[in-house]
Parts: sequence; C-alpha cells; structure tokens
Amino acid sequence: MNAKISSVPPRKRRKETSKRDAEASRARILEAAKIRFSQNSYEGAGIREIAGDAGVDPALVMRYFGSKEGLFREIASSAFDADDILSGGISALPQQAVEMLMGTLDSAEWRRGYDPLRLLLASIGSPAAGPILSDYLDRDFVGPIAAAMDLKERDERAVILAAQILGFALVRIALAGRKGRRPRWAVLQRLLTKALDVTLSGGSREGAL
Amino acid sequence: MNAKISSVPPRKRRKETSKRDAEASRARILEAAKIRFSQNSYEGAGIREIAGDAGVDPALVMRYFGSKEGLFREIASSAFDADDILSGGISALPQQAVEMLMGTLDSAEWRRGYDPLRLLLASIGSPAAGPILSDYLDRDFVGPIAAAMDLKERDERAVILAAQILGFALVRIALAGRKGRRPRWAVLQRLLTKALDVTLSGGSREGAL
DNA sequence: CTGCTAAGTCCACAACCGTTGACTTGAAGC
DNA sequence: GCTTCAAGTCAACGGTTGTGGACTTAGCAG
Repeated sequence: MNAKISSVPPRKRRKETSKRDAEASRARILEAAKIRFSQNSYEGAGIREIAGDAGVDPALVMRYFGSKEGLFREIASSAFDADDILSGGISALPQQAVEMLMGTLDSAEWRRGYDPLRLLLASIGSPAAGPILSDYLDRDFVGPIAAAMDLKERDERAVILAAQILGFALVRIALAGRKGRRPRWAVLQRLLTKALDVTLSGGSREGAL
Repeated sequence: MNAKISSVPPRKRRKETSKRDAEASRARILEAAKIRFSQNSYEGAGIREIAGDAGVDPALVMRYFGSKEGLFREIASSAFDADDILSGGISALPQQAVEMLMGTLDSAEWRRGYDPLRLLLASIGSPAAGPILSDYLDRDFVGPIAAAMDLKERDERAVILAAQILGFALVRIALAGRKGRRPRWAVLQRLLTKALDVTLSGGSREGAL
C-alpha cells in the first residue's frame, strides 16, 4: 500500500493554510445553509444563495453534499437534540424546555440567524423536506422524551409535550411581527411551564384527575 | 310579459348553464388551490398544477386573483375561524378544540385533501406566505380567543392555547407516517384537554397554584 | 523542476416558474 | 342577422431553479 508505516496520519497534510481548505469550506456551506433553510424554508432557499453566503461556487455544494436534499438531510440530522431538555432528568423537563425556548434568543447561533425549531417549522410542509424532518423529530426528540419517562402512557405524553414545545415555537415565530402589544414573556413562561408540568405528571397520584 | 321592470336583476343572466360559468370556475380554482397549498406548501404548489386540477387555463387564475399571492391571500382569509371552538362559550373551548382537531379527520374537506391547520403549518415558513398567515392567525384566531376570556392575562393565555392547539396539529402531521406503533388517540385527547383546561383556568381560584 | 491529486470555478443545459398580451369562443342584447 | 362583451385559451416572455461536465488552479511528493 504505502511506503512503510511512516504515513500513518496521511490525512493531516495541511490545516491552517486557510486557503483551499475543504473542511473549512464544508463548514461554511453548512453554516450558511442552516441560516437560509431556517429563514426561507427548504424550497425558498436556493443553492446559489447558500453558496454565495459561504463564498464558494454552487457546484462545490453539489460536490460535497450530492444534492440539495443531501445538504438539508445533513443539517436536519443534527438539528434536534433532546439532551438539551433532558440533561436535568425527566422532572426538570418543563423548566429546561422553557429555558431552552427563551434562552435560544440570546444564543450566538440565534443572532446569526439560525434556529433549529424554526428550521423544522419552516419546512415541515415541504413534500421533499417534510418527511426528513419528521424522521429526525421522531428519532431524536419525541422518542428520547418518551424513553426518559417511567410513567404509563409515555408515548402519548411525549407527543403532547412535543406538541406544546413546538407549538410555542410556532406562535413565537408567527406572532413575532404582530402589530398589537406583545404578550409578557414572564407570564407566557409561567403558563407554559404549568401546562408542561400537567402533561408530564398529571393523572398519576397528586393530580386532581 | 316583461319589457319594462323585468330587468331589475341584470346580474343573473345565466346561472345553470354549467358552461362558461365564471363563478363556478372561480370556486373550482379555489378548491383546487386549497388542497395544493395545504399539501405542498405555498412555494411547492404551482399555478399550472392548480389550474390543471380545476380544469382551467393557468391564465384564468391570474385573471381572477391577480397573482399567486392574491389567490393565497383569499384562501388564508377564510382558513381560520375561532367560532368553531368558541361557539359553546369560553369554558367549552378545550373540549371543542379537541373535537375540532379530531373531527376534521372525518370531514368531507379533509378527505378531499384540505386542512386549514395544515395550510398554516405548511407555509408559515415561506417568506411570501408566512406574514399573510401570521396576520390572519392573529386576527381570526388568537385575537377572538383572547377577547372571549374575562380572566386576567387573557392575551398570554390565548397565545398558549393557540400554541397547544397548533402544536398538536403539527405533530399530528409530522408523526402521521411514523414507523413505530401509533399513540392512542383517546389518551392524546384526554391529555390535551387537560392541558388546555389548565391554561384556560389555572391560576384563578380553584387551581392548585 | 515535473507530475499528481484534490479543491474549486465556469458554463451551460433542461426544466420549471409566475406572468402577460393577443387571440378565440360562446352567450346575451338589439 | 350583427354587435358586444365576458369567459376562456394559447403561446410565449424573462427569470430562476437544481444539476452535471469540462476546465483551471493550488499545494504537496518525487
């Protein structure tokens, strides 16, 4: 195969040349695509647009990701992570979910224009991207939530929890530019936490049901 | 017989000729567009497709609705109707909302392929259609719900209620074609009703808070 | 230096998009 | 009959889309 054993790491030829760096270009394309897809939806975002943002040629996008769908699939595969709201245990899910929903607004990614929840909502209706998103949503979000519970009716509770979290992300987007006075976030936070709490633990022992 | 005052209604010249009926053509276009927009999203649905379904020429669509956006706006303006879940009074909202969410599955419109909630979710991320949908959602759904309440924090409660209802519609669509076993609808119905109930009346007097 | 390979660019194809203006057709008024 | 006007069709425009192949260029091995 090769000369002897000297070329054990043959894949670290150059790294900080900052020009002609395939890995860096790939990352820049991904970053630009995240923003465009989440803000303009799958069909609304174009390859040329994304390539322009990343500062590369559109053909390079095809080279690295095969197709527009391949590019989207790669982004979708890392968009959902239930660990964000499950790291504190299942009982802390309501507070962690609300914090995640509110906290993303201050994250660096959000300010750069990317929001994983918005990525889902923007393209869930697309015939091409919808099924992909459904898959990862089921595998990486609803599934782990259900698995983390030990109550009965786990699957159904996980579905309703996801509905509440995603629904809030939806109305936050839909009502972002409304004309009337905005609702108070602190109140929204309290109401949503309580609703999640009921879905998570209602019907057990201490519930009124 | 009639030569003088007979022509009082000059705008009912022909009606049941079934050919060359502008009103009927307009209605067929609207019906076809509802289905295409709700299933393929705003950008995913094409004028030619819609016109083909309606059995008319694409140019006729432009004649009647001015533009694709005009056609979509007309559909969106009648998509949301809070009366569906408010007709029984504010206290009956949870049950009526859940019935509406479940009942649409048996409606004739649903079987024909049209779902107002899906119309919203499919195109909320579109730069062109999103703002239109946000407007009508605010005016015809969230607004009336808030107006029907006499509790404090009406606006915020209405937002959370809408989030839960729309979120459920979202996961219903997203998880429609999942591989694993489907959640039991009766359980989902009970959990969602309870969550809506808490959002609607929690924090008043009888709540645990 | 000369090769060699990966990284990147250029150009164009074929399909589709929304939209428009000129044209045709059918029904009603005289 | 002829005229008139709305209803509807036809063909095409300019633009954009995703994608593929040919080409060029930069960096490293020999």
